[in-house]
Amino acid sequence: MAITLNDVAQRAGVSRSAVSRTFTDGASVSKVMRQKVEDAAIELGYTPNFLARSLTTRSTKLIGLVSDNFHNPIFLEVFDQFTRGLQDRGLRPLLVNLSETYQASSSLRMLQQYSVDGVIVASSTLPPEVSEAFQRAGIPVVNSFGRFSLAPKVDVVGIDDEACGQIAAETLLVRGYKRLAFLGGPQAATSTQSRLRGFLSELQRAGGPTPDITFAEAYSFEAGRAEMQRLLRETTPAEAYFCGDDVLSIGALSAIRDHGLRVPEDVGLIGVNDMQMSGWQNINLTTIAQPFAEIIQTSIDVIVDMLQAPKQPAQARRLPCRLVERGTLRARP
Amino acid sequence: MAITLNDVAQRAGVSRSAVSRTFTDGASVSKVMRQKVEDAAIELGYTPNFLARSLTTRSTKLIGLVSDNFHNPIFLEVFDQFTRGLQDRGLRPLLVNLSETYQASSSLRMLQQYSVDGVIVASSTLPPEVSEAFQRAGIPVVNSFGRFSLAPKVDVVGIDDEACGQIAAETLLVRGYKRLAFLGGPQAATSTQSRLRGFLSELQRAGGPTPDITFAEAYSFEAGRAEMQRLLRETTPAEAYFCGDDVLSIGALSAIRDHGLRVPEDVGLIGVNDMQMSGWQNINLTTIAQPFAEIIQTSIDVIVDMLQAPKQPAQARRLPCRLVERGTLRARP
DNA sequence: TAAAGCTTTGCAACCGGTTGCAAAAAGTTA
DNA sequence: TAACTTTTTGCAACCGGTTGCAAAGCTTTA
Repeated sequence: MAITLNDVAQRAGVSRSAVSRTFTDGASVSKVMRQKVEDAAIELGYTPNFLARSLTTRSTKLIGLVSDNFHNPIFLEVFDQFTRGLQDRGLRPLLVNLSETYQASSSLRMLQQYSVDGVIVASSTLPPEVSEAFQRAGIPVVNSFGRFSLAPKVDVVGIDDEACGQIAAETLLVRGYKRLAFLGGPQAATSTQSRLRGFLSELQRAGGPTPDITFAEAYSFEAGRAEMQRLLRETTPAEAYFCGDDVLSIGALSAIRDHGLRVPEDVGLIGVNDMQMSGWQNINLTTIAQPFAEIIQTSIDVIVDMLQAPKQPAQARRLPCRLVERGTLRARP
Repeated sequence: MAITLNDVAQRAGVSRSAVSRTFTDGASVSKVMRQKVEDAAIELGYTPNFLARSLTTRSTKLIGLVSDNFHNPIFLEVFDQFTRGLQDRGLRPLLVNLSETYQASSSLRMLQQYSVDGVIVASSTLPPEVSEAFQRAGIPVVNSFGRFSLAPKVDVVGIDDEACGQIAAETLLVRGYKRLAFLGGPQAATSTQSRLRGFLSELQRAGGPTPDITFAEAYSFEAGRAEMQRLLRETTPAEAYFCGDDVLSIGALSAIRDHGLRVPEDVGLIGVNDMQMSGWQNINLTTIAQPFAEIIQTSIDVIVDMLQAPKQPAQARRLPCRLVERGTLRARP
């Protein structure tokens, strides 16, 4: 069915090697040879088979893109940028959706079978062991949106979650908020833990108040809404909440408004992420932006570097967050 | 570096074929042979190379998942379900993000080079030529969310956009709305055209009013908001709008509220899609649900069937939509 | 126990490419 | 024009598997 290198060689009346060489950059082919081969190839509509080639070159240009965050709207933007970035560099994303029914261990075996050149684990919730398993199998791996560590086993690119908590604390203090609260994502999530740590340490440093602390079940609208409903029912609301992430904030926001309170007049709210939706005028969420584009670009750069020169010591990169002021916190006095 | 079938054969003291056969279902291997090989394989940590195998079996289990809808939040749900569904059947999604910089034609060549077993074009906006190009190249292809046609060249799975327009018309009429308007997606989008056709024909059939007709620039929040702002500035608002899709509706909704009008008291609104976000309590959009799960499941079934028995005549499948009543239309009188 | 039938195994060719090596061709220099 | 370089080319082995075929091994039957 498909046209192979043999067909082209025969048509052009040359050896198989000659055909192979015209389609390999840097190989030695004379002008007239190349012309003959290219003519035959065009006539037959030949395209080299990448997978057959990969057998000898040991490079498939396949990158496993592994994630379990298919429910947080921000990840559509993440996948968009990852796929474009990889495509721009001639790499192909093999998408893996981890879930209860599809475990990390099967994904490792699968990606090994497909000889991927590298793996990007894009998740803020998967434990570091997932990335480490790929590394132990000898596959270059980078963990995007992972937890910072001083001595990481695998390369990590993410934000400085503690700094993020500090920014939240500063921002709330500077606006004169007194009764503060932390409404985190899942208590087990390392991102939540680090943000809380930064939040508390900055409050303490600045002589601020001790906040109330609670956690939502997930980084999701429903979880944020449910937890805020519980808080409004069982406690007197704080003046301002630092929420785990944007989608959770939006859930909390809906609960606050349903409860008859105004934002930002009665209650203030600040999230983390700055997804597109947070800028929509009917949401208009004040938030701390993650530099998604830079995180993704850096992750791709890191993996590309590893393909060329493996075995650098692993490194954790922390990229800075920044405050995005919108309408869910009152202005500074 | 990696363990190959040769290594295992040597270790187990058997032929290469024997090893190959123990890892091919349906091949003839004796119990003791299988045991020997499996022991050696485990000792060495061997996994067969799928790509090498694909050379002779002519099946890579790779499916190109081609889309250009990386901005509509609904597509995160779509990708989630597609990747899970494919994984469940042992297929691997090779994700392709079409954009200005990455054209359909290069994606065709690329997917050919990777010998994908099939392609799913998941897009409501790409022209049918994109899918047809894959078909001409001899690659099994199905177009999900594509336009219905009585004599389609490629298999299509989608909703009945005309019926969708009819449902919208019925729904609005039954609630006693008199001054109606259609606020579509891009005028060139076939989905918008068909929905409009169904909307108009049902209004006419039922002796309803003739609606105002305008189009937003895209299926997006910004476009929906901008167009609705223009309408509110330049026209007297209709009593109810049938909007191109949910994200566009949400944009329109924000413009209406900013303009000081109440929904549904002053203005009614009905969308299409029923994405998760539309059910959030702070949005609570009345909409016409697309059966995403069924469309995706059917698309996968179709492609799987084609892998086994190619060359059935192409067929367009229309799956039914259904009304989801929430808070942006007034109750029936 | 020999003949017949079935199962298991290894050989060797093949899938569609790449590449080291040596021979052939072309280009330089004297 | 001969001797020497350099470039181009084809041969053959290889990448990591699969598979048709025939020989070998094992059962069954007479």
